[in-house]
Amino acid sequence: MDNSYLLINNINDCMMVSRAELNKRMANFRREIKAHKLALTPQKTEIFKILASATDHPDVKGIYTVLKDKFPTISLATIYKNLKKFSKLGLIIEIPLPNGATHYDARIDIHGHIVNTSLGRIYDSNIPLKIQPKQTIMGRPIKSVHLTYFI
Amino acid sequence: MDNSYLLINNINDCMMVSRAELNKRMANFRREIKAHKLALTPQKTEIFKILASATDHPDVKGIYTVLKDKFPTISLATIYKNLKKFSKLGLIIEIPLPNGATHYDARIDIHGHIVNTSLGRIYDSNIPLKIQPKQTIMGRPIKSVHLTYFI
DNA sequence: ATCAATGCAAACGTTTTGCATAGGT
DNA sequence: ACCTATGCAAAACGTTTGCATTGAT
Repeated sequence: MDNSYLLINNINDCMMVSRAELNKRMANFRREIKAHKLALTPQKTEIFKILASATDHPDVKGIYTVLKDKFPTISLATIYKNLKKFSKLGLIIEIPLPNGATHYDARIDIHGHIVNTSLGRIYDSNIPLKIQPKQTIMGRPIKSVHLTYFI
Repeated sequence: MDNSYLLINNINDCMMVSRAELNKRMANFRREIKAHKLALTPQKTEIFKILASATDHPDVKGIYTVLKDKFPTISLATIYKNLKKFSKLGLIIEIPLPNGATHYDARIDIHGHIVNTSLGRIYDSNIPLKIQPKQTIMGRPIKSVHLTYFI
């Protein structure tokens, strides 16, 4: 019985995050942080903003490099700790790769990733996905769906 | 335009690998190893056989624990080196996880994985997937497709 | 005989942790 | 004032590498 289809279309190479989308992400971020009574520090905000405005799915080193300008003393530990929190709050998605560091994505609607292993680049794939008929598996809600194409 | 569907069906909890399927995997394994002029050592064979007969997607430590009986001096390095080779030959799939070690799967047809993060368990999902209309992305062939549900 | 594989130890890169200080609410 | 966050250093963890020896072909 073959009633499932996965159509690959609309690969997004160099998309940009629109001003409207960025604002939406930042507002959502602030709301969630406050809802969980966490401190809205400049570091937290800037770490999230980098991800929220990025389409290249940076890893911790990439974020660190950008942040050193604004926060010369920022540490990797701070970035790791915050990303873990964001992930638990569902604000970002972790993309673990077979070779090397985990990458991160602030786009949280269900979408695919295209991993070019030789270049070490990750692209978004605008595949509209429907999860049907279940929203739960084995009685548990689906936290996130990761679809990755290795090319 | 919403022309893509992902139907979630047939979750496989405690499937077993049939004798026939295991034989097929082992034959394919030996053929590929010989085709690439690699040495068919007992360690190589047993490492692959563990994966080929498993449905629980073990990590390196899991494989190591099982192998210590048969090869008391086997090292993690040997397992890592062989798994990397198997992966490059397309004999197995690497499943990197957000927290902790990479897991491995000798089932290489396109299928989904269900990761129960709180239990640390990985199940196969028998979702029949068709990749249409493309078999390439950005001019490159698709090496592998990973579909993971985090629950 | 040749070339690859093993096993050990050391090195490496990524991520986490402990703790004192600083800072947000 | 309280409680969380930061930043530093150290530790932990997973994985890779170098190398001498062993083993498969």
